[in-house]
Amino acid sequence: MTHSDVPRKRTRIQAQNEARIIRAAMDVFSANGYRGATVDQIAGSAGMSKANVLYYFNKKQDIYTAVLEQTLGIWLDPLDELNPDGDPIEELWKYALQKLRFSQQEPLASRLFANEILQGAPIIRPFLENELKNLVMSKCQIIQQWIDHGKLAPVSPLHLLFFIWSSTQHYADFSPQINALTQESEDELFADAEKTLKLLLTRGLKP
Amino acid sequence: MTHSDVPRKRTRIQAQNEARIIRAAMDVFSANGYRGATVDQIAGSAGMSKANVLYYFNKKQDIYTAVLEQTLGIWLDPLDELNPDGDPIEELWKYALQKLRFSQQEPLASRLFANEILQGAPIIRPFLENELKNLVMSKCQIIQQWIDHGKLAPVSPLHLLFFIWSSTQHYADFSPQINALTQESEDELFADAEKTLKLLLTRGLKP
DNA sequence: GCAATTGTTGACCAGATGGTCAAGATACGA
DNA sequence: TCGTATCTTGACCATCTGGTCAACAATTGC
Repeated sequence: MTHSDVPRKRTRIQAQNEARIIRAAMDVFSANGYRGATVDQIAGSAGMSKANVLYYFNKKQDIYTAVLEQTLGIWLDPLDELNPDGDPIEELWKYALQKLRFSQQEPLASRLFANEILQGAPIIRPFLENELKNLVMSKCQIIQQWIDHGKLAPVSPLHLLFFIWSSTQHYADFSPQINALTQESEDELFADAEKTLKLLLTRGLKP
Repeated sequence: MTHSDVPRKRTRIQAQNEARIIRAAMDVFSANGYRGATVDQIAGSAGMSKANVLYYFNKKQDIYTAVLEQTLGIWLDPLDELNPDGDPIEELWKYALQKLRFSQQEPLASRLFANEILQGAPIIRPFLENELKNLVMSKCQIIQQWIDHGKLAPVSPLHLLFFIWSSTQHYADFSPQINALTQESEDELFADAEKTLKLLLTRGLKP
């Protein structure tokens, strides 16, 4: 340590390996939950030794936190786009459709969240109580105004969001059950889901 | 072993302790998932020694299976009551309401299932593929007939069931998230959920 | 009352798992 | 090229956890 003890800059190898570990950890955590995942599995899936994984992330929980944080943004972004000046039903359907697409394209992220919340949200509780809550409250005001202006059926805005979240995430989180009950291909499945959800939402929300 | 080696009958103590263990195991498994639960926790929660728990259930997995099996029936019963001769929307709403009530009154059972399915449904897959699938298929036919007779909006029956399941179970499975986003009392919460869900379903399904 | 069966548990074992460490391999700046 | 900082890993350790067992307690049928 000749010139400084400022935080040393991130090596290319560092960035590369941390990304590899996080990608592998997403697979393992989303499939097995926090307790069910082992550092050895993550290392194997990332193609390196357990000791090396723990060289980049000191503790197992640090890996878990990193994986969660990396996907938190994806949660907020689509909701943030809800446009108060657009057509209410169109805006809400656009949001629901985005969530449904997300369930199809990123099922691992959805299952990671589901696992975390089922275990009581020990890590992301602050996120839920702050960032998410603030965003949700502001968006609920928009929805409430739509209702007050007679542009939307008089639903509870918060529970409307719950309905959108649950019915879309269901396709990622409960896929084993869904696959046991249908022979549709994945594309057909999501096409039918989209059609039915659109019908329920657009008709149900009409003022 | 003097007279027989037929299966000896269940003692009163046996039945009593097995029930106590299953009740405790429901708490522990639903809160921590299969891997996250320990036999010691279950024993502690049941007020007996780990060795004694394993005297009644030879393996940890046997406890888990017993807990699951005991609650499988609850899954089928309400759906089975769907009456083809009743008013379609009324029948479907009655079913949804029953599921919502179940989420409020038996959240542990709901979370137990969610955990099991998130882990790939290793134990209850046969149940999903047989009992549940048969019942669902027969009920989907009823719904399809309602649609064919113009008594219901043209939704996909299977996906309609998915929506009912997801939006009601959500209140049990994601309660940490829900509690982070609202200050409502539990009763208010479920009253609002009921109102919003009823509005969306009854309006959305009108032909 | 008294065997025989059933119930109960502390002590113990084996394997899994998170985490450490020292020692060697590799990359990188001067 | 050389020296330093970074990277990598096998070996190891402590703890946790599912499961066993022998010994003792309680119950029950006769």
